[in-house]
Amino acid sequence: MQDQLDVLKALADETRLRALCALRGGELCVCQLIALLELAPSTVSKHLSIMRAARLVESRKDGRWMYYRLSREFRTPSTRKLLALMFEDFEGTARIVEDQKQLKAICKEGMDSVCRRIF
Amino acid sequence: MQDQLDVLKALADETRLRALCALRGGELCVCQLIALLELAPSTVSKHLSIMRAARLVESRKDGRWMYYRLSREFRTPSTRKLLALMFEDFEGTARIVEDQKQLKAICKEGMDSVCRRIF
DNA sequence: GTCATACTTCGCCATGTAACGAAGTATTGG
DNA sequence: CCAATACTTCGTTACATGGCGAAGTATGAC
Repeated sequence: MQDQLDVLKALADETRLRALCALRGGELCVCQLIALLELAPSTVSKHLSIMRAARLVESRKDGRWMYYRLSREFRTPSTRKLLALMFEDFEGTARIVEDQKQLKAICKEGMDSVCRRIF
Repeated sequence: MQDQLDVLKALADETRLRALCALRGGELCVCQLIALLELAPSTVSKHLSIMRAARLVESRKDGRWMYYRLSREFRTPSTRKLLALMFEDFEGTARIVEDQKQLKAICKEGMDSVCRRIF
């Protein structure tokens, strides 16, 4: 029960939902998520660790960069369906649409430039 | 977006999940939920008001008794699917099975007796 | 090795949330 | 009417959570 509860708690936060929606398009570097969410690096890192603890996301390190993506394997089989429902629900909300636009610009900018901006 | 977030926040609490699962079997009086959850009346009332605000449950008053049940009409169409998934997930967890057993006893006991016990 | 970069962890503060008991409200019984 | 019942709301307290900046860690560039 605690596992499922951890998933629900991880989902019950706007910032984390925005991050999850952003990851739908594929893996992102932490610096890109920081730029998108416009929060302190430490804050974003904390949110990501909460989602990783709930197995909603997984990370891989590539040199200096840490990439996060949606998990391929969830802790409970229904979690995939749960996320699918949520994405369906949030698709088209003002905030997410705005984020998608922002994210496009951030990806175009290049990670070196993004990092210089935010750190 | 706030509406969906309210739903997720309402779901991200063990006590409220237990109450929701209990309501799957049909409407229940507040005193029965108090007896099941073993919390102060004011605490249970608060939880119910949070779920009602998220439109997960609805209530009807019948004399001195207030009955709560799962909503027939949710705020977003996906909420029904969301709940179905959650129920599927929690079905069979130790806590919920224990609750089902307890609830049976509480229903058998009769509401007058339950109320005398808890107030 | 040394410095810069890209995070993560730690410590703190402000706000939010779950718990309670006491007081308030609505309904029934006498 | 008045008392009892079945909640609900209010006020308080303890703990959880989200935010930040500072310090710590791991990697790459020189």
